[in-house]
Amino acid sequence: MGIAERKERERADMRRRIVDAAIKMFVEEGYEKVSIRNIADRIEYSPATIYLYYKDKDELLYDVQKEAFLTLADHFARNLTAADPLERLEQLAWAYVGFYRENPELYDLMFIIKAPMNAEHEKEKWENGDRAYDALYNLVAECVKAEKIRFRDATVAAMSIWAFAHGLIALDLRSRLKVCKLHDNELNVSIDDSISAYLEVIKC
Amino acid sequence: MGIAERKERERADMRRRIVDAAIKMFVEEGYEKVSIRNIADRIEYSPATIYLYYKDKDELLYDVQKEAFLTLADHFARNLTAADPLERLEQLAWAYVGFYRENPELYDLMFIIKAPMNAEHEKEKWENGDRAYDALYNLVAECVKAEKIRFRDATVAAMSIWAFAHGLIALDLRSRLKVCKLHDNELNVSIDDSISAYLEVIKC
DNA sequence: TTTGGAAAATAAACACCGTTCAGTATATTT
DNA sequence: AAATATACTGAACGGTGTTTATTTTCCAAA
Repeated sequence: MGIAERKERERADMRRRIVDAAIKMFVEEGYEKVSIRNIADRIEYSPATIYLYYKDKDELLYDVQKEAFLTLADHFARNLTAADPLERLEQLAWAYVGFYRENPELYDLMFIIKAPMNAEHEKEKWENGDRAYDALYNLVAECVKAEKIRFRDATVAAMSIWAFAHGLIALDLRSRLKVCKLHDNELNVSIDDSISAYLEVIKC
Repeated sequence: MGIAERKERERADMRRRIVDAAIKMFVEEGYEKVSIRNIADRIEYSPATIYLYYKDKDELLYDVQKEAFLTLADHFARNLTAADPLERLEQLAWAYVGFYRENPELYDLMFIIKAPMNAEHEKEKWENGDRAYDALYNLVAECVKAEKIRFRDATVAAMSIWAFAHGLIALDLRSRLKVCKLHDNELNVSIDDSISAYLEVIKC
């Protein structure tokens, strides 16, 4: 009886169609400007249909985040090539900011937007971010162990490094960095300079 | 002719009433859950009346931000007491995170929420944040000049330090830090540890 | 092959939202 | 007292996320 399987497949396909449309539209127009009705229009279904596949907008955003984290993981995989842990940590930092520059809207909905931390899955754990953090933590722990960076505790070190990169990006994304007195278009330069300076500062 | 003056005064009073109600409600229920209609209810006026005093919700939020920055300035004034610049920089860091802990919802609408960067005032400058940043910059510049911190460039240093503190706070506010493996309620401790560690790391 | 029932899709509605506008009530000037 | 300017509001517009009752489509047994 292959019908049940086909139904299941069709259900998965439909969720794919919805998520794909959502991602494209979020990236194109920004999360806040895209409504369930817009997404429904795009895939040529009624808005109510989306609710047969996702219980609410939060659950949909959760799946979109999942997709975005795959993109991030891929980005890391392509850029973390060095053998030396400190070198790899530097590559990680640059890859992180590079991902943001290529996908600012994705970064926003992964790390800054309030939703969907209300969603069922999110109450206690944060599976989507979990793996990415593990990669950072392990790398940082290696650096701490080898005394390559001026941190004693790996947890504190990982948290700090992430916070620093995230802070720069979050301020940039909300145009807060423009208060820093800069000529012309030095903003990107200064972000890069800040990261360079930070990496120098934390080195042993 | 005191009528014009009285009218002007009444207009200012009304704006105050609106802003005061807005702040209270934003703090109590969170910015996103408070509508113009709610605010109007609270001050016992019609929603349309608010639009006689503020052209849109963005402009209202701008005034709320202005108020929040006064609170922040006051918080700094009460905590930045040391004569030594490095010591004062440390006080600044702790005061910044202290302000966040006392007013998380205010912090959110000052630095994280997307609006009201669309508002007229915000196109080029960011007056509200400007002064606070100046205070940070001048202090950091002093530290750089006196070679108290391991940064060469004051702009990069100020940006970095702000980004670090903001990053920690922003991640905490979105519950992203819970991926860091911690027992029980070590989160606040770890944030404090991260700041302590950071301050140690940047010292000369 | 037709029919009955399950499954999928939808139209329409609900309760909100930010915002605008026509119209009313109040205050000021003439 | 009449005319005018000011302050305010009820109702509406076009949008939102979401739910419900209804219709359409599909599959299995008679």
